[in-house]
Formats: sequence, structure tokens, C-alpha cells
Amino acid sequence: MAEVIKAPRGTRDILGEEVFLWQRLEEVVRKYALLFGYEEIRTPIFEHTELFTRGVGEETDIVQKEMYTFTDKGGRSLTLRPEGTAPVVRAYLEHGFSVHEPRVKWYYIGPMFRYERPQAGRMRQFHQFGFEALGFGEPACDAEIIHLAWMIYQELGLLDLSLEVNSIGCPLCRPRYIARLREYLAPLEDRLCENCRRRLVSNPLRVLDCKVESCQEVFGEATFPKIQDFLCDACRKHERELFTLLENLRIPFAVNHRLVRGLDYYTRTVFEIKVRHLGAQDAVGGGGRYDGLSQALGGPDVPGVGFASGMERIVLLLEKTTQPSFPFRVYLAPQDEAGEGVLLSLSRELVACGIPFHLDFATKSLKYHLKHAQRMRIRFVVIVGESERTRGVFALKDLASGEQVSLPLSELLARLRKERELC
RNA sequence: GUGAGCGUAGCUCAACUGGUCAGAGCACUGGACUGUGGAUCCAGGAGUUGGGGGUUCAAGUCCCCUCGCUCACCCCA
Repeated sequence: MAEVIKAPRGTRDILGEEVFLWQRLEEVVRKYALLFGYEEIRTPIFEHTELFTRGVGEETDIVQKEMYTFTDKGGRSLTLRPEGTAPVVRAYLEHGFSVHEPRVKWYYIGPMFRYERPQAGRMRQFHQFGFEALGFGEPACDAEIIHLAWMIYQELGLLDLSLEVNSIGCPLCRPRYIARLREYLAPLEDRLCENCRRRLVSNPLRVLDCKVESCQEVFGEATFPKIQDFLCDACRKHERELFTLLENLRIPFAVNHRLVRGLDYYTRTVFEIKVRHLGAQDAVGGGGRYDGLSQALGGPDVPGVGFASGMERIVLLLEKTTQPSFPFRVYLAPQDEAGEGVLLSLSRELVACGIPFHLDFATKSLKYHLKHAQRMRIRFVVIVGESERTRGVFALKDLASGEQVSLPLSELLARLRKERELC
């Protein structure tokens, strides 16, 4: 056992009972996608590196230190996708949707990759589902995206959700706020952490959500300028309408003046949904409006709004609240080689009836089969040995009650069909 | 990238201040019960105690390095 190869750092296998939780999550996502009219899009796992440097932003942590970038044999620089929005917008532009069908609603489910130190709720390969509405500039669409996220979380039974919303303006008004923020922070610079002093130059908005205590104190003071006072008329109107719509949808939210996002493409609406009991990585989903992304990727001016959700984090929560449900199956336990033949034939009938089964073989004792069936959480076992064969019947044992009956084929199938319905 | 804690059988963990300490339970396989599970009992397989080096008469136990895991910072989903 000296040198077994293990899964790479930050990756893991999803198997056993946990798989049922993932399937449940995916079911709910697809259900709401259908209900809200979002169609699935599947984009490549890797893209040209440039898509992310231009789309996500050169200055972001994702681009600067978290990307899995490699050169292929043709000398191209490629990157394992660290997020889903830029690829979706790329596909939208590449296929000419901006011309022939400018308003689309899409969703995706799949793995993303970021080179980070693994931690609770943070993996190097992780999974997200996300919704994107391209071509929609209306605040109602922001509301729909948030509504959609909220509904999915509700359906999954996630408790203690909190929604925080903010606007980070647009290229018209944001520079004025940033200038004012710099002005305000300049005399307080010595109270800021080292990181923030650097951000003051490179990306002042990020100073707002710094978690260092000394920086928090600076913003605890009422005098710090809030972006809401600097929004242009259009951005202000957009924000107000969104708030009204969220109230009408009865989705509770809090305005967090210091919520900014780590990706450069956001404009106006940004939001984050957090949940308690998740440890340090408590953001279960987040998103916002990205009206500038299309142009950053060389396309026309196309508005867009969307959100993405971390699936590992949701599964972590589901593990605490949800019992995994096991599918109905029948265990086929042959007692000898001839019995294997009979059960193999039976499996054809089961397939025709749509009854799932697990066939094991006669090299094992009946004791083994019964134990094994129980461990697999299978309730019904069909046994075929010599005595069944000579009588032309199947023994059906119910492990829950211990009851066992001998039935001919037609009755066996009828009984199993009935049990499947009940289950 | 930074910090802290931890690495003993597939899993969960024992082994007092270094001295029969390489163990137990669960799981697995077989048997008691020659075709009947969840209980009990017995037996068995499986670990160069993550790897390497050092201190010592003696190291799972102390020191150093390395790898890995976990949590946190950071960042984000």
C-alpha cells in the first residue's frame, strides 16, 4: 500500500450518500431554471487566458494569483475557467446572439478552478451553478435573478439566509465616488492596514470591505462617504426600483454600503447571500449586474445580470439538514449458477417494467447477500436457488418485515411495481 | 502567499513523564448457523506508526526537514 495515488490537493471525490445530495441540488436548480425560463448552456472547461484577464479584470486576485493557466502543445495560453460569467458572455458574442437574439436567459452547472489554499467550503476544483440574463438592462431583471436565487435556497431548506445588496454605480458616477473616497481616506491612511494602503492606489473600492479591525473602525464612523450619495440619476433610479421590486417580492434584504465585489465587471447592482453555520466561507451565492463586460470582451454594449452559487457550500448545509434518500431497488440473490441464469433473465423483465435492480452473483452465500442488501439500503431481495427453480417461482424477501413469499413471475413483477409506487 | 493544529490498520481512535506499544472498536472474510440479514461468540487478513534525517542503550512518543490533511488569514461561490 506504499504509493497509492491520491486526488490532487484541493480536489475530492464525490461518492456514496453525498451523491444523492448533489443530485437533489441539481434537480432543484434545473426545476427553477425551467420555471423561470432559463436554458442550459455548457461552455468549455478551459478558455483562452485572455478571456479572463479581460473579462474578470487584470487587477483581481483571481487573475493575479488564482488561475490554472497552461500552455498547450500549440503554444496557446489556456486557463481552466475560474468562474462562469465570462465564458457565457463569450459564447453569447461568438454565436452572434447580440445581433439575432439579443435577450437570452441561460444557466449553467459545472466545475470551476482556482488555485487557493483549501479550506472549509473552498476547494481548488469546486462547483457552481449560475444564472445569466444577457441583453436585459431593466432593474426588474436584477430582481428576477435575486428572486430565483432566493427561491432555490428556500426550496432546498437553507436556513438563516441573509441578502445584502448595494450599488457600485457605473463608469459615469463611480469615478466621482472613488475620487471622494480617496480624498476622505488620504488623511486616515496611517490607520489603514498595509493592504489597504496599497488598495488606496490600485482599487480603492476594495478598502470598503476590508476585514481588518483598524480599517473597520475607520468605516464605523458616520462621516465616511457612501456611494449612494454619488450615484448618477440613472443608477440611483435603477437602485430604487430594484429595492421596491424586492420589497414587493417579500424578499428581505439589507443595504450594505460597503459591499463591493472582487470581479471588475460589476456595475450597479451587486449582492451577496450569506448563511450562518458555514464557517469563514459563508457566502453561498453572489452576483450582480455587469453591463460593461460585453464591451470588455470586444463586443457591443450589452447589459447583463446574473449570479453564481457555490455548490460545495450548499451541500455542506444539506448534509446537516437533509436525509439522503435512497432509490428503490431490488436485490437479486442467486444461490447457484442456474439461479444466476434465471435472475439474469428476470433482469430483462425488470428493465422492461422500469424496476431498478442490483444483481450479485452466486459465489457468495445467502447470508452475504442479505447483509449486503441491507447495507445497500435495499428493502426487497429476490432469491433463486434450486427449490425455487423446481417450483418455477421466485422467493421475495422483505428485509423490513422479514416476511418471505414465493411468487411466480407475473405476480412478482406486479408486487414489485406496487412496492415501487409506494416508495 | 502567511499562521496554527494534526498525521498510528479501509474508518474512528488507544499506547502515563521516550522502555514487550504496534493495539481496540467498526468494517471486511470465514466459521458456530451445510439457503436467510440487523444479535452474540470465535478465527483471519491487513500498518516499514505519512516520508527522510538526527538525538538516545532505546522513538509512534524528543529535534530538524519534507509531504499531506484541517482550520484560519487572504480571497471568494
